[in-house]
Amino acid sequence: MAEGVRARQRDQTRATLLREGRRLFAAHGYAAVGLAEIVRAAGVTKGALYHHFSGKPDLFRAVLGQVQQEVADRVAGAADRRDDPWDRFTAGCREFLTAATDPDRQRVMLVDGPAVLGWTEWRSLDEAASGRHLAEALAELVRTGVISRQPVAPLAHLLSGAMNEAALWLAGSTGPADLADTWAALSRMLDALRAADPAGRAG
Amino acid sequence: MAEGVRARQRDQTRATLLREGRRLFAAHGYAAVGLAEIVRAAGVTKGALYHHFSGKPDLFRAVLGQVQQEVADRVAGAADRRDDPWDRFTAGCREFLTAATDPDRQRVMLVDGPAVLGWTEWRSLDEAASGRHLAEALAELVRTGVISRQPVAPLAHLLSGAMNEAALWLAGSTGPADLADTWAALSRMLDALRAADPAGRAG
DNA sequence: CCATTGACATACCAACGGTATGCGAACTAG
DNA sequence: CTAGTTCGCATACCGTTGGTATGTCAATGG
Repeated sequence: MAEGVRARQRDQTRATLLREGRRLFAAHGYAAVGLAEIVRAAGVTKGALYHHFSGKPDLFRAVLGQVQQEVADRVAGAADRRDDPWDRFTAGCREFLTAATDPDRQRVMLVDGPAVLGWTEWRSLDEAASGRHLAEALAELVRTGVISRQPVAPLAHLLSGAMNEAALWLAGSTGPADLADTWAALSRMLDALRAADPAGRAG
Repeated sequence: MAEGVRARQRDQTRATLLREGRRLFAAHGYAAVGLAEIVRAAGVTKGALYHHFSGKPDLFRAVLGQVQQEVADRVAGAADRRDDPWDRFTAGCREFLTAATDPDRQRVMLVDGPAVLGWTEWRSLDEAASGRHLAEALAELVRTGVISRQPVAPLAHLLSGAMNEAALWLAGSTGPADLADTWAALSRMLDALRAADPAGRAG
């Protein structure tokens, strides 16, 4: 990519728009940020913005995709550093908890995301990013008999929601032990998944 | 309340505004509904709306409070129908799951709520309504030694988030067994709370 | 019966997201 | 090298929106 003067300038303008849009959305929320403010921060005009994106929601969609990708990469990275399926699962959960607590991602990913794009599209995007790793990890745990045979979709949603809300709370909490306590509670929940498997440990 | 002609008219106007606002917010989402549409549906003008509420967010806040109160009442009602602390807890969770799945409450309470008012205020309002019952139920379970001694706040957030996300998913899901599967998975999670208590069963 | 207040209606405004058009520099065909 | 085309924006403009300032008239209370 970026062959020629024009293409390079184009990529840079788009990147600047994304960067400033993300910064402002994360800091003040989607509704409180006007397009005028974004293009002013980026040093361009609304013409440039509407040349790269179809509108304000589309810019937000691009920002959200970027944020989700970062989180997904960190989760996948943490998981791939382990071999045992159970370790991969728990390490991914733990990494998600810390990655989603980042205030630069929090608001865009967990608060404005569902409201701006609608819950359905937000869920679909989340599923395509980090949510996919969670479902796959659970599926493998079921397949290898580590946890009992059961539908993974409800489980994935329950765990995803739990971690999302926990991350939201942790970001604004003041207690220094809150992260440790939350992880302890979540860890007990996860452990219960395999502990409560009296029967079939065979694939 | 409602003594005198003027006071009665006032209450009725406010109630109509709340009813139509809630209907439209629930159906199309906060951002997609204009004040003009609301006051037209209510048969009044913007002057009336701004006489009763300080603005669009304030009207939404009133609608959210109403929705949260309904859910909290159903949760408390289901819990009060039992005696055993554990039964009260699980019955409340189950009732919340179905009450929050109602499409008339869903969007206002779980999607637009945090985005419009900010997560902090939303959490505070939720805590004052149904969230309080959850925290109290958990506290009692800890106090009576049914579940192990641990900080209840992280646990409450994890469970609250799990149920919120599950309700969101259930509202748009098509599978007839999804509700049963979700409750089964959540039920296992809850059971694990008391099962994973090897030591202190004394207060 | 009159002054006051409360519950609105009316008229208006700035700001917003979005669109239509203009324009010059970068590419491309000959 | 050059003419023509396209691309990447800038400029100017528009309808709608949330919000405000002011007017109005009936209910209230003394």
